[in-house]
Amino acid sequence: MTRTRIKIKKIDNITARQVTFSKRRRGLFKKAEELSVLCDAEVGLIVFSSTGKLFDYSSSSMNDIVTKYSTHSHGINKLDKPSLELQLEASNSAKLSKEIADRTQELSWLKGDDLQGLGLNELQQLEKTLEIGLDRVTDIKENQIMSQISELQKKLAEKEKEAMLCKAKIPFMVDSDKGIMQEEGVSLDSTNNISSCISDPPLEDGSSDISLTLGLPFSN
Amino acid sequence: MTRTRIKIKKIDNITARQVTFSKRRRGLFKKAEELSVLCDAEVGLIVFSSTGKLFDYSSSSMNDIVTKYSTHSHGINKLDKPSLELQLEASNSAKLSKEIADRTQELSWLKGDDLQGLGLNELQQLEKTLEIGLDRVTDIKENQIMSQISELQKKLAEKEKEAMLCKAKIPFMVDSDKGIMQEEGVSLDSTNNISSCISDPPLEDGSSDISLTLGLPFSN
DNA sequence: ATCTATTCATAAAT
DNA sequence: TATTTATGAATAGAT
Repeated sequence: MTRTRIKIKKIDNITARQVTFSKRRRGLFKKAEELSVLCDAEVGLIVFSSTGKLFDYSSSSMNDIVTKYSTHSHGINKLDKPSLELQLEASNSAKLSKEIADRTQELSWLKGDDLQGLGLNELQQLEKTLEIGLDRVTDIKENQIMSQISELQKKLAEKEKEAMLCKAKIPFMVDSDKGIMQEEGVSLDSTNNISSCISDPPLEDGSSDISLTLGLPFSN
Repeated sequence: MTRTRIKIKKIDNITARQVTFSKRRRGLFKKAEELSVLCDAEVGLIVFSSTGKLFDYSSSSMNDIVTKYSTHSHGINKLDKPSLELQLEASNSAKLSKEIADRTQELSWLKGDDLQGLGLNELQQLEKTLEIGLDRVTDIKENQIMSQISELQKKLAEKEKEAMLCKAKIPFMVDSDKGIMQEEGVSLDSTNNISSCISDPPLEDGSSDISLTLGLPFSN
C-alpha cells in the first residue's frame, strides 16, 4: 500500500504481523462504522487476532445482528436450533421483514426513486396511482382551506354583529346611566365606545378572541 | 476520500446512499479479507443494507466465529438461552410490526386514503411529495416510450433498406434467369418482386452501407 | 509511536 | 451498474 506494495499473504515476521494487524484493524473498524453511518446499514464485525484476542464492532447490538443473520436466508441453523418456538418466531420475523421490504420498495416507487427496473405498464400503473392520490390530497387540502376560510368569515361576521349591537346599545346606556346624551348624537365609531363592550359574554369554545386567528388564513 | 471530503453522517439521497453502500461495502469486505490473510486473524463480518439485504464474509465458518465470540469474554448469553432469545424475538417482532404499520400508513396517505386526520401542513407536504414522485415517474415513462419508438423506427428502417436492396437486385435476376426483360423496364415496386426477396440473408445490425439511416430521421 | 512516500479507496461525474 | 478521474485516506517501511 505504500512505500512498496505488498502481497496479500500471511506476514511471516511476527512483529511485523502484529504491527500490521494493529494498523489495519483500526482502519477496518473505522470503515465499518463509516459504512453503517453513511449508508444506514447494520454492521457487525468480529475479529480474533492470531493470538486469540477478541475485537468487535457492531452498529447496533451484536446480538440482534447475529440473530438476524442466523434467520435471514440462512433460515436454518446458524447458531444451533434451540426450539420450535424460536423457529416459528424466526420465520415470522422473516415474513415481517419481507413485508417491510415490499412496502419500502413501493414507497420508493411512489416517491419516484428506484424506477429503473420498471416496465412501461408498471410505470403507467404507478402514474395513475399517483395521479389519483394527488387528486385526493389536493381535494382534501382545498376543502380544509375553504372550511377554514368560511369559519373565519363566520367568526368575523359574528364579531361584527357583536360590535354593531354594542354600538347600538351605547345611546341607551349613556342615557339611563348618566343622561349625558348630546343633541348631535353619539359618535358611533369612537374607539372608546367599542372598547367599552369588551366585557360582553365571550363566544363559545376556543374562539374567545377573533383577532387571534384573523391574519392567519392558513393557520393549522 | 476523493473529489471532496464528506461528512460521516447518513446520506440523505437514496440513490447516492445505495451507490456509496455498494462501493464501500466492497472496500470493507476486501479489507476484512486482507486483514485475515495478512495477519492470520479470524474475521467475521455481517452487513445488512438499509433495505434489509444481507452481506457477509467470514475467514472461516461464521458459526464458529460467532460461537467463539459468544463464549469469549461475553461468557454468557449470546446464543441459546431460549427464553431470553424468545423475548428478544418478540420485541423484534413488535418493532417490525410497528414499522410495517408506519409504512402502511404512509402508503395510504400517498394513495389518497385516510387523509381526514391530517393537517394542512401535512397535506401540503404530501402534495409536494406526490408531485415530485409523479414528475419522476412520468419522466421515466416518457423516456421508455421514446426509446421504444425509436427502436421500432430503427427496425422499420432496416426492413425498408432490405426491401430496397432486394428491389435493386431484381433487374439482374430477371435478366440472367429468364431474359424476360421488357423494353419498358421492370416494375420495381411490384409486390411480387418484393416478396421474392424474403429469403435474402438478413443484414446484421452493424449495417454496411449508406442506406443505413435512410428512413430514420429520429434515430439515436 | 511517528513520519512520509506510495498505493489504495472512493466521491463525483459520466 | 460500470467506468473514469481527481483527490483524500490508509498504510509499508523507516526511524
